[in-house]
Amino acid sequence: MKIIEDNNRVILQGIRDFHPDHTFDNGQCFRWNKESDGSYTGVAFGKIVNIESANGAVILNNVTKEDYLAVWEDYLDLNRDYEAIKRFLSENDPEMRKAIGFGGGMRILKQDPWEMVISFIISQNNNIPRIKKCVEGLCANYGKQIGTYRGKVYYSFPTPEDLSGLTAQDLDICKLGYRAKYIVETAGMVASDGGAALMQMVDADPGEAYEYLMGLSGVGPKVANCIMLFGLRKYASFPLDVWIKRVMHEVYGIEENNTVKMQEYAEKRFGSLGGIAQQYLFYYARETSKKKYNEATGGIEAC
DNA sequence: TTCCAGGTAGCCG
DNA sequence: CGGCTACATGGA
Repeated sequence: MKIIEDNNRVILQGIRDFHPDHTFDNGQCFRWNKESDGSYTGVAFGKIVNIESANGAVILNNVTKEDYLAVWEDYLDLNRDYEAIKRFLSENDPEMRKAIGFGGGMRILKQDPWEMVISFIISQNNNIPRIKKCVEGLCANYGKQIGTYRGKVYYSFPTPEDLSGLTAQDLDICKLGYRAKYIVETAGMVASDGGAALMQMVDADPGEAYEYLMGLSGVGPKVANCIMLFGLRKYASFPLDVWIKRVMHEVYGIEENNTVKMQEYAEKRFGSLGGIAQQYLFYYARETSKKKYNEATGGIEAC
């Protein structure tokens, strides 16, 4: 891969196993939005970035080479060998092969642990478009304005301290529903030591991280696994949401709602790559469901 | 109107 | 422990 710097943008030539659609529209992040030209604009580390795919290259707009090397290369997980991962996961597994054929440009983003805690508390019993609205509401009301891009104002994600002093009523404007109480309580717990305990979980072993997360208000097994996978770099984590439960039942023949057997199967079959396998399956299940829906209703998105 | 969405807390046996 | 249900909100 060749890295070219050009006027506040970075061009990655010959990059493999990366596509913005597969990475930013697969339910792992809630602050990356598709522009009318097909590129994605998002906020991370308090910075606004736009990423597009063009002629086999990937272009990061509003980024210096210095920032790319210091921040974005790692955030986008571009140093991991996804080709080898895909080969391993596809062996003797036709469904996984299809899923990877469909969304093989997915990378697991290395996101901020705190942002993942709050985002996935919001995700419970909720759908992705509305989760994004809730998260954006939190940022617009309690984050800091960090700049504008293409005429739009962007905000940072509020810190634990920003949210810990609030009441659930203060959050009414964000339309979080019954989750507002969990967020205020969890913000208080995390802010009590300045977020130190949560940040330590990046280096803790998965069992310890899981126990810590399960102690936070509004965090159960599914949310804890998402935080571990997307925020704490625990790649064996295998979040079981309604979509993946469906796949585990219909494709791998495991009894409906037998989460213990589903976790055991994932551990045995996917091992340390469980989270990545899960994400290929999640994207495939959700996108093919969308497509079926569009075909049935004559929706234009099926094109 | 009812069902569904990247589920969890609280309660009951 | 395991099973059941209320929970805010908005789109289909």
